[in-house]
Amino acid sequence: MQSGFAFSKLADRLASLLELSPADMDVLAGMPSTIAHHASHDVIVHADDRRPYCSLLLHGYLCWRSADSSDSQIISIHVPGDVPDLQTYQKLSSCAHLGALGPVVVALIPHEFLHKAAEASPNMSRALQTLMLAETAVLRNWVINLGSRDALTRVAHLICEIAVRLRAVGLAKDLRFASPFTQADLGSACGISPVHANRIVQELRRKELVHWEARTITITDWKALAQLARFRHDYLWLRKPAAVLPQAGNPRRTQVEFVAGT
Amino acid sequence: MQSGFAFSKLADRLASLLELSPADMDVLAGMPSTIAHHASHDVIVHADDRRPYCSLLLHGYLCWRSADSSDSQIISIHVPGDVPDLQTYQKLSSCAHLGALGPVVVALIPHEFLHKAAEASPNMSRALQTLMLAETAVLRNWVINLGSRDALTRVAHLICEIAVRLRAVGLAKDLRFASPFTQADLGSACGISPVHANRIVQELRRKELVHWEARTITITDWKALAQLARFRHDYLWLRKPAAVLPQAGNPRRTQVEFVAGT
DNA sequence: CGATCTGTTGACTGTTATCAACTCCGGTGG
DNA sequence: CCACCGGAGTTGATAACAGTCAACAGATCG
Repeated sequence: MQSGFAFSKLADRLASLLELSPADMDVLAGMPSTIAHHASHDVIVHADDRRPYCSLLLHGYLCWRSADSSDSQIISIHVPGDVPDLQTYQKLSSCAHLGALGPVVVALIPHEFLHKAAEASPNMSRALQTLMLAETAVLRNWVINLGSRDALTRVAHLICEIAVRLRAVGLAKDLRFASPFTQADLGSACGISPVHANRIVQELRRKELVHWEARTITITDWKALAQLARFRHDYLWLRKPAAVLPQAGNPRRTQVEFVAGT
Repeated sequence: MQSGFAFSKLADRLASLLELSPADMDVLAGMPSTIAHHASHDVIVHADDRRPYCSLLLHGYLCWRSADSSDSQIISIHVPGDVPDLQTYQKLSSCAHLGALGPVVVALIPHEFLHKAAEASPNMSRALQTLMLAETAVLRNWVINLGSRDALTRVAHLICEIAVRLRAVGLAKDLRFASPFTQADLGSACGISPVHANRIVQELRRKELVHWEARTITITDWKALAQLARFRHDYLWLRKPAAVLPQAGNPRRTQVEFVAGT
């Protein structure tokens, strides 16, 4: 894991949202970072931690979980290129903790660097703010997902979302990606019980939309899965949605077809 | 409605999150704004609108609703002092529309003013960012609410949240506040059907926790309601939670009691 | 090689959605 | 003044959905 790797992961993610100037790239190239490895289910950031750096995810998945004793609802899932605790560079975090879903590699970026970069360049400030807003946009969609869809649609939608977010940073190009999280984790993210999550996964397999074996998910019928999930990639604010999903077909037509068939 | 009214509503809201310097107040006092009135269920901002100003809510309630044809899930509810479309000053909005819940009064603030204020003062920039992060924090809590609680708890939690957010800007001091939204709206916000929403409201009445009559909600037993909802005010990031809810009792003790009783 | 975690299955229970009908209320027009 | 209308709230019956419990199989890991 070279030191330039962290820089390029963040640059790729920012570039998926907006255009970066060569000057911005130069600033990012000077980013100091410390690489840290964590095992599955490790807690990276506790609810009341006040650390002087943010965590740029380089490999694996991270998630925020509510810290309530009774449940452990997953609030958000993050893919490489995300900075799940970016908000801590302005404000301390909420009453949740950041945990690993499977083994992860993160790069720790000092808050000081982010502050300086934002102050030095309005464009850099805007880029960081856009990154935060993009995560908020995902969060809004989770509210829609949990509030208005049934279990099958929720799970299908989550799988679509992860696939597209991975593709936005150059991963999962063949709609196949590692899924180190358990079916219980899937249930926590979708607000359903572990047993029901299992049955939903089986249903997706039976419909031949998704293969989920050996800690790997393969989307075998993207068009049908996206249609079932009512998935629209525009909420992710990606600059090149067409390039991200070449085989998705015409989204408008798909949408209309689905509504008509309901 | 005087022109200084808009300024003071925003100042109150920002002051509920962080300390404002006299210099910041001076900047805010120079805020240009246009007052606009809207009737219930009016759409203030459409999904694809690109307006050169943000909407500061002065009176009433606004909500973001998903624009999907089938459902109209409410994604977030806003109270006076909020700027629901603050993100548009950096980035365009998601595929949802901003609508009125009951009659509302908003102040339109030009993006240009916000940009200039943020560039002129790092403290002002930080204040606006904190305002956005506070709304994100509310959103995270909605995910928890929808994902891990049953209908009764969800509704109770929403009522608690609205009450505390109103109190943070000096409203609902006696835990009584206008509720121009219908029970169907309540259902959309909590992810339940209108019929079920009605039954939940009746249950809250029967338990003598809440009065909901004549478009007005009165919380008659705050302690019991907050306990039922597992409500913790800390996620709202308010500076003075103790002053906001004097009669809430010791939250830690309440929490433990509830968990033990489950 | 046993211990533990994950996935899987069946039976049963509980919550919530749906449908339909009805009341109540405020407004509107004859 | 009254008849009418539409929206909101209310109620009961029924069905769909998801949770819980319990048991077991398979994988993984020390």
